[in-house]
Parts: sequence; C-alpha cells; structure tokens
Amino acid sequence: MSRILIVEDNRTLGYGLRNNLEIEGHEVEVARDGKAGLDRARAWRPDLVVLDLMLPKLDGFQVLKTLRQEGHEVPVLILSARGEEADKVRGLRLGAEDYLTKPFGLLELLARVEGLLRRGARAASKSGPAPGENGRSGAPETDRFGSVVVDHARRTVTRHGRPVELAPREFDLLVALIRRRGAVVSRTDLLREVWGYASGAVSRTVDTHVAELRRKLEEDPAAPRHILTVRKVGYRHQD
Amino acid sequence: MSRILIVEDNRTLGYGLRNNLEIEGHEVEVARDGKAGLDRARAWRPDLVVLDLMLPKLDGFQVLKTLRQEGHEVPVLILSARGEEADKVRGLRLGAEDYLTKPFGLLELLARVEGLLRRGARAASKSGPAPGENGRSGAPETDRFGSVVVDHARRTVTRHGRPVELAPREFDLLVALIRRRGAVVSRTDLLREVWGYASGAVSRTVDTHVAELRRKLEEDPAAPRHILTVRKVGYRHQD
DNA sequence: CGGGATTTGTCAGGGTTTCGTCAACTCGCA
DNA sequence: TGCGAGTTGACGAAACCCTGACAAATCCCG
Repeated sequence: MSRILIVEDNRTLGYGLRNNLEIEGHEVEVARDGKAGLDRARAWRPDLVVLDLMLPKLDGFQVLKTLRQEGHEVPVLILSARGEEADKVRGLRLGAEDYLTKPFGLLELLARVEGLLRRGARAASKSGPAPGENGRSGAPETDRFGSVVVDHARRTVTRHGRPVELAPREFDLLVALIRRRGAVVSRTDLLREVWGYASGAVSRTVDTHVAELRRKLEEDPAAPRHILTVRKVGYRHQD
Repeated sequence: MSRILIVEDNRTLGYGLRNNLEIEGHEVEVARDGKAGLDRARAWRPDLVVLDLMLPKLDGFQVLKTLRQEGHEVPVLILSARGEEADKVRGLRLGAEDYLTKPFGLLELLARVEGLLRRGARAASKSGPAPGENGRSGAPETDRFGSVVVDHARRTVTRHGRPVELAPREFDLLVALIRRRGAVVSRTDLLREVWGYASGAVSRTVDTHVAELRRKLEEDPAAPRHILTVRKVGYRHQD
C-alpha cells in the first residue's frame, strides 16, 4: 500500500520489520547505514521512514537533518536504544513525527506506522476520503468471537456486552493472537511481538498471561474454545 | 469545504497544517515564500490565508499589505514566532483578522480557522444564513456528556447547567479528547495537538491537566466515568 | 497399559512501572 | 509586586508483571 524505508543496521531487526510490514501490505526497503539510507530516501521517495538513531557512517540525527534541509517532507519514525529525553526532544525538534525506544513490541511499532501513514496519506491526494476519520488501511475497527468484542481504537473489550478489564500486556497479547487469524503463534513470536525484541523474558510468562486471558474471556477457562493451546508450539486463536 | 492558503516556509509545520486542515474537509495549498504566496492568493482566490510573518523573499507584512492594496478582502490569520505586541498591532492594522504566536497548539489554530471561515462566509452573503448559527463544516457546535455541555464557539463549559471555569489548556485538552470520539489518545498525540508542534513538554504535564479536568467535570474525580485512563497508553473520553 | 519425560496450567510473593497528587517554581501580565 | 496559568519533580499508592515452584495434562515408548 505504502512505501516504507527502514534504516537499521541490526539485520535481525531490519528483516523482522520488513517481513511484518510486507505482510501488512507495504512495499519495504532496508538500508543498513545512514549514508545508504539517505540515498534510498532521495531516490526512492518512500511514504515513511523508520530510522534508527545509532547507525554506521552517518547517525540518524544527521540523516534526518539532511533530509529536512533538502526539503523532504516524508514522515519519520525514530527508533532509539537509549531512552534519553534529550534525544527525543532533539529528534522531534529536527522534524521527526514519532519516537520509539527499544525494546519495543512489534505491535506497537506497527500501530505507529499505520498512524503516521494515515495522517500523511491525505497530503498527496487532493480529494481526501470522507472526514469521518475513516478510510483505514488494514485492520478493522473491532473484532469479535463468541460473545467477546474487541474495540481496537478504544482498547476495550466486552463480553456479553459487559466491559472486561484487561491489563496492557493482556490486551496486546490478545491482539497478537487475533491478528494471526487462526494460525499458531509460537511463544518466541509472541515474546517478540508483544514483549519486544530485546526482551529476555522466559519461562511461564506467556502462559501466565494466556491463562489470565482465558479466565477473563472464556466461558469455561478450563476448556477454552477460542484461545487454544498447541502443544510443543504455542497458542492459536479461533473465532 | 473552503479553500485555504498556507504561506509558511517551515516545511514540517506547513505539511502538518495542511494535513489537519484537509482532514477537516478543506482544500489546501501551501506556498513556501512570500512571493509564491502572493501569487497563489491572486490566482487561486482562497477563502482564508494562514500567513507566517517571517518568510523568505517577501515578509508577511508586505504580503498582507499588498493583498489589501489590491483589494483582496480574504480573511488572514497571522502566525508569528515572536510574541511582540508591536507585530500584533501592526498586523491587525494592516487588516489581518487574527493573530497567533508560536508555539501554538493545533487545536487552537483549527478553532480560529473555523471561526474566521464562519465569519467570512456570513460577510460574503449579505443575507446571512439563518441566524441559528449553523452551516458548519465539520464539528458540531456543542458536545455533551453526563451533565456537562461544551460550547465550542464560546469556549465555555457548563455542568448541571452551571458554568465551569476552564483554563485555556484545560479546554483545549478536553476538546482534543472529545474530538476522538472515544478512541484512546496517547500522551504524545495530546502534546502534539494541544501543546504545539515543537513543544518538548514532558513528564507529568498531561496528567496534571487531566486531573484538573476530572476535578472540575467528574462527579467523583477519584472514579472518573468520562475521562478515563488507559494504562501505558494515554487517555480516553467516554460519553 | 503404565511409567517416565516433557510440556503446560496454576498460584502467590515481591519487585517494578505507572499514575495521581501535591507543592514549589517559572513566566507573563497587569 | 501580586496573580493566575502552566510546568516540573518528588512521593506514595495502586496496578501490573515476572518468576519459580509445584500440580496437572499429555505424550512417548516399551
């Protein structure tokens, strides 16, 4: 749908992001250092740049500054290892649209990417879509299974029409499962998506949160019908 | 709905304004220096001009003066970096309709734009539309939730029919939450919309203002029913 | 079919994060 | 100088998350 340039030297992270953004339907390129990133941005004119700050050859700040000086208006989402407030301020000052500190969950990044693209999309097309804040790209506004309704914009869940309180991690986990539409998700993938790339969390963590979800959402938590265990692999969501 | 010309050399700012005004349903063009701005104003005949004062080639004062000399009565909203009273007076002398100093919140600008357009529309047609104060472009004139009524035009709020005094920031924050119609708004987005583009404001600022809103608007501020916290993300308004 | 090995479910304690609150401070303005 | 609005950091309370130990379930294979 949109063209996204990722400027990131960590190969694992770069590939992971590319994969997931491509699954979302975007065209993606990856540059491994600041110089290459700048060149690709100039030549390829992406709709969004995901920019790591710590980069070989030319750091993210310089890339961003140069881009802006040359008049590129492309929205930029900054990734930073340190959570330094100074970095954040500096980044936003230089004209970045958003800022994310590692470790971050994949879902959080995807959400921000979609947000930035939605905001920026209208600049190009003269007749923007109806101002009713619609015209979403990928995800629907709500999901439902059984008597459960998940409202993504509100970050709320109801069951039998009554609100269910989910903790942040629980909600993110639920979304990660729903997103896969029935496919099995390994614990590793869940940890990556929900907990974040650099997270060293292990052991019973995922299971505990799944249990909590079942307790709150399943009619009979002991015999789940929607959040299913796939032995030796992970979990799977079913309508 | 209306044609708006933005004359602003800062690309990031111009881009952001264009996006948001287009979301509000307006047709927008951006000129990056005074000369280009003047040309576009002559040729395109916008319904409103948003005019930066500090501009390359031809500063805002000169643009405005020339426009007026040539007989253009288009409403002009001046943006200025410095808050110099002299500038303001001079701008209004030259026939500007309104004046805003950076950094300003997005909402404040949007509100003034709508105000100017409404006023301008009436001036154009001698027999103004029915005095019922209608014919708006996007937002409704008032919002209500619980026993609270928000009058956008007057920037006033009542609760149980009795007026509630809100500070400017508090009112803007409330509007920003209401505008999203129930969706979660992150602290970052709130800072962007209410506090302004280049604002590096951080920490407890948003929370403090939310607390104040709850104190003034909620029946039981400790158990809010309308201005809700969404942990790890931000806040959400509910009818 | 049964025993052992592996995997998952459950639970509660404590460390951590996040939010609400408050008071001090700055700033612009009269 | 006094005032009100806005901002900030400190602090405490609450929510949340992780972990490790143990129980239950499942699988493997004899």
